[in-house]
Amino acid sequence: MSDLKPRPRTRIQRQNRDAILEAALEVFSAQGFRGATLDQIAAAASLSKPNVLYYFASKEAIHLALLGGLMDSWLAPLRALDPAGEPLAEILGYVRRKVEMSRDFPRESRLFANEILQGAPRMLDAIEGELKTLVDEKAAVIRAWGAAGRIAAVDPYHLIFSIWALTQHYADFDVQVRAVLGPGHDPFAEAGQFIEELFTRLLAPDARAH
Amino acid sequence: MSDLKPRPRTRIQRQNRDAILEAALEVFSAQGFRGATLDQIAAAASLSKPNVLYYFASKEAIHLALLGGLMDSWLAPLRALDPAGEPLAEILGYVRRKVEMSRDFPRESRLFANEILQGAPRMLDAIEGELKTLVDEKAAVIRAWGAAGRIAAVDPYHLIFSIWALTQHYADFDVQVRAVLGPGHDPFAEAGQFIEELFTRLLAPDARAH
DNA sequence: CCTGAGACTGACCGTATGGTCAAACATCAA
DNA sequence: TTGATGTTTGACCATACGGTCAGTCTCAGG
Repeated sequence: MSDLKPRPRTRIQRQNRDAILEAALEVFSAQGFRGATLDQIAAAASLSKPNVLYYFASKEAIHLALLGGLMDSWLAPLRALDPAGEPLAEILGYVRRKVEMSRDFPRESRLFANEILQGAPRMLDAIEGELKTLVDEKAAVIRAWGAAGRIAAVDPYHLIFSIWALTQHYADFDVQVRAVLGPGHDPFAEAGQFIEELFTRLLAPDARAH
Repeated sequence: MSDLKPRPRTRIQRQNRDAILEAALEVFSAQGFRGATLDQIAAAASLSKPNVLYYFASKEAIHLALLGGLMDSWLAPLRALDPAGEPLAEILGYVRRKVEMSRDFPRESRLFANEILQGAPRMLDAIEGELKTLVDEKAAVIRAWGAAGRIAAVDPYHLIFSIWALTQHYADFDVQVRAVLGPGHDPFAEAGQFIEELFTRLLAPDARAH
């Protein structure tokens, strides 16, 4: 039952697979799937093109390997939202984790964005399955918090969407943000503060829903 | 001095140019620049490939024609924000216009998103010029409103970014939003309500900045 | 009905790109 | 040293794609 997914065995295999995935992340996230070429990936990984294809069956296989690893780490911050915790602190904690992910893994965010933009041809299953399930679960928790008056009663789905939108925007539209702000700014630090304040005011339990 | 930009003269030229741009918008927004092919565009426009190239010098020229027309219509909603108006109403009006744009022109939004994701290679000038200028101008207006206590004093740049992020998210990540919500929803209608409420609570002048 | 500018097309070209393969090379246990 | 296994590569292939061109067709104005 072990070794179902045959892991790379030798040291060289592990090294080269990692180098290829790292290079592919760089290239795919910047150029999109069709925009990226095997030559670019090979060059970025300091390998020859045939050698890249020795480790991965095809360009598509590399892309799938990246996307496969992505969904889990993407869901982790939401998964960590604790139904037993203090509502506002839990949601703000989620926000902070998402801001940190955008800051620390912008390439992954852009890879994801590229995929969804093209209609998620290789991720729809994961989105309709894993992701929807988790969101449904956490949305129920947030709704209960609202019903209990512990936070303002807002639509939990759109609350989650808005957290995604705001945090990922700073990774995906990085060039635009920096171009508009000009030099001398730390977009992610400012964004973190702004977004936390935004949700604090939105969710303050004394705010009455109409 | 007239006719600097030679407009299409004949009826056929106007028709076919429009058909090509419409088809190209469809294809570019769904596939990105490199993902799109002239054959796809030609097929979508019901023209032969050489005929498409009879109207536009190259694939790039079609793309540029689309992007060129885009920036103006993209800035219009912000441009309409009136410094002499009632602050909260002005900002909520801007929000509503952006939501409507996402709802009515999702392909344009995705075309824009694709471009920025790839580092805005063909739009950086417009972003650092036109767009930054306009944002600087309106940010000053909003900052003045905050300083005067007519709305909460929040960072105007990140306020604008957050409006962009929230509204465009529903166009750009449409498939994800619909997949998570499931059937029986009108994402844009719900988003409009949610986002307006969010900014209303954020900007309520009685909310004290710390 | 002519005619010429405008509109259109099939056939073609050069290059880029994903992928293959046979052979060479490296590594290491026996 | 040797053989076996794992690794690497240059040369090559088929296709897709952006773009060209010579020539044909269309149609509005005279």
